[in-house]
Amino acid sequence: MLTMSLYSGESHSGLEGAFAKKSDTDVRRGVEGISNSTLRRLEPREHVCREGEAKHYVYQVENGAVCLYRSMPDGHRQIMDFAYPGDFVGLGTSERHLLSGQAIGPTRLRCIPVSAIRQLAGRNPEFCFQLYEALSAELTAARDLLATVGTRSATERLASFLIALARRNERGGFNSNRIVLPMLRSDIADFLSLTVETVSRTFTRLKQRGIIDLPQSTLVIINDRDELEQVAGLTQQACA
Amino acid sequence: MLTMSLYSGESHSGLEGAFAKKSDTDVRRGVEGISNSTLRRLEPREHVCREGEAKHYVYQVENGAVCLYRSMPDGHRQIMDFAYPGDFVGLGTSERHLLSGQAIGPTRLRCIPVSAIRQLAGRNPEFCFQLYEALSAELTAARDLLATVGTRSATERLASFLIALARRNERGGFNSNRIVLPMLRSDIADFLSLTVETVSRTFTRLKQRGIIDLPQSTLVIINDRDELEQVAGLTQQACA
DNA sequence: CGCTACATTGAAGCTATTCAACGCCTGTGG
DNA sequence: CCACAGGCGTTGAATAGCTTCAATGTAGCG
Repeated sequence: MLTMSLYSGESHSGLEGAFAKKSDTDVRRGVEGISNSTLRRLEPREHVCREGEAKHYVYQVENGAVCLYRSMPDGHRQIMDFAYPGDFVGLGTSERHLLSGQAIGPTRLRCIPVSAIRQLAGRNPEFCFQLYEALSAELTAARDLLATVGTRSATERLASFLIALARRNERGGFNSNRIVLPMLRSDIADFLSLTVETVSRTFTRLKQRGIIDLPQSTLVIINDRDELEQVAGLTQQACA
Repeated sequence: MLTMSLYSGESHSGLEGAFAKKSDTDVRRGVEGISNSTLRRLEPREHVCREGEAKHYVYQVENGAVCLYRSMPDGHRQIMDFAYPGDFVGLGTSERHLLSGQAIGPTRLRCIPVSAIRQLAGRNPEFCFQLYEALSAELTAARDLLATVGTRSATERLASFLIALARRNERGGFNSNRIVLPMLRSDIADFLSLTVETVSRTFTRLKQRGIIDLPQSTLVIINDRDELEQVAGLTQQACA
C-alpha cells in the first residue's frame, strides 16, 4: 500500500522538515531488498562525495551525520541539509552529484549502486513511489530552509534551528530540551546563511535572555521552550 | 527506457535550474495518458491554491505563469518558484498544498486528480519514475535559489535572475537578449528575498552601467551578456 | 606546557531595509 | 479632450542589522 501520509498535518514550523521527518520514509525498508550494497566508514570532515563528480552510488547514513552543501565560486558555501541516520545522500536523477557531502563526525554509510536503484525502481512501482516520497521530503526541507533564510532575522533563524533539533529529539524519544550540536559553528552559519560571528553572538544573546543555557559549545539546554518558539517567529497568532 | 539524463551536465549557473530545465521532463508525455483531467482558467492574481488546503488536484500550466510561495506569520512571503507552461504545481506526497499558487497573468491550467496520479504511479513504474524526475528538477531549482539567496548580494541575485530568464528564452528558441518580465517588482523581490526598492535600485544601477536597457518596466534588454554573467558572480575563474 | 583549532567578543563599516515622497502610466468620468 | 485616481515603479535619506577584521578566550592533544 502506498502511504501518501507523510507531511499529512502541515507543519509550517520553520525548519522542522529539514530535520525531523525525512528518516521516517518507507524507503528504508525498500532498500533492504538491495543485496549488493557495501559499507563505508568516514573520518570527521571526510568527504562522501564532491559536487560535479559522477554519481556511482547513493548513500544511506547508518550512523553519524553528513552535511550536504554547494560551493560558490567565491569560496562561500551553502549547506543545504544535514543527513542523519536513515537519510539518503545523492537521490535524484542527475548523473552527477549536485552537492558535496562531508561527514560531520565519524560516520558509517551504506553504499547503493545507482544501477541497482534504477533497476529496482523500474521493476517495482512501490519502491519507485517510495523514492518519490523521499525526494518529496527533501524538497520540503529545502523549501523550509529557503523560507527561513529568505525572510527571517539571525535570531529567528537560530531559534528555528534549535527548535527543529528539539523536535527531532522528541521524535527519537530523547530529551527535547537537551540538544547536542555535532556540527561546528561554521556549519550552522553556512546552513543559516550567517557568519560564524553572528551565530556566536546570537547564541550569547539567547543565553543572556535566559532562554537557553550553553554549558559547552556543543550542548544547548532549552530553558524556555515557549519563549524560544516566540523568538523563532513561528507563532501563528499574527495570522488573521 | 528511463532517461536519467536530465541535468547530466552540471550547470552551477545560479538560478538556471529554477527556470529552464523543468519543463523538459518526460512527465508531460506520461500525463497525456490521464483521461479525466479538466481545464481551469485563471485571471491575473487569482489563486490556484492556498497552502494548507487539501490537495485534490495537481495542476499543469498550459499557458501563462504561476508563482508558488509560502506566507510567513509576519506577512512576508517567499516565492519558491515560477511555474511556466509544462511545469507542474502541487507535486509531492503531501495530502495538503504546502505552497500557495497565484497566477501572474491570465493563465490556463490542466487539473489532474491526485487519485489518478496515484493510481497511474502504482501501476506504471515508468510514469512513477518520471514523477521522480520532475520532483528532482524541482528540488534542484529550490536548491539553486537557496544558494543564490543565501550567499549572493542584491546585484548578483538580480543578475542571476536575468541570466536564468535569458537562458530560458534561448531554450525556447527566442531572443535571449530581450526579456519580458511578466511578474511585478514585488514578485521579483519576494523571489530573490529583497525589497521592491532594492530590486528597483539594482535595475537602475545595471542600466546606468550600460549592462542592460529598461525601455519599459516589463522589458529588459541585455546589452552586455558577458558583463552580466560577471556581475552575477558565476564566473568560475576564481575556482582553484 | 604550549600548540592548534574552534569559539567568543569588540569596533568599524557597509549593504539592504525602512519610511516617505515623487513619477509614470492607464483607465475612467466629467 | 482633459482631469483625476489608483496601481506600480523609482528615488532619497536615515536607520538597522549583519559582516568584516582584529583580538582574545578556551578546550583538547601532542
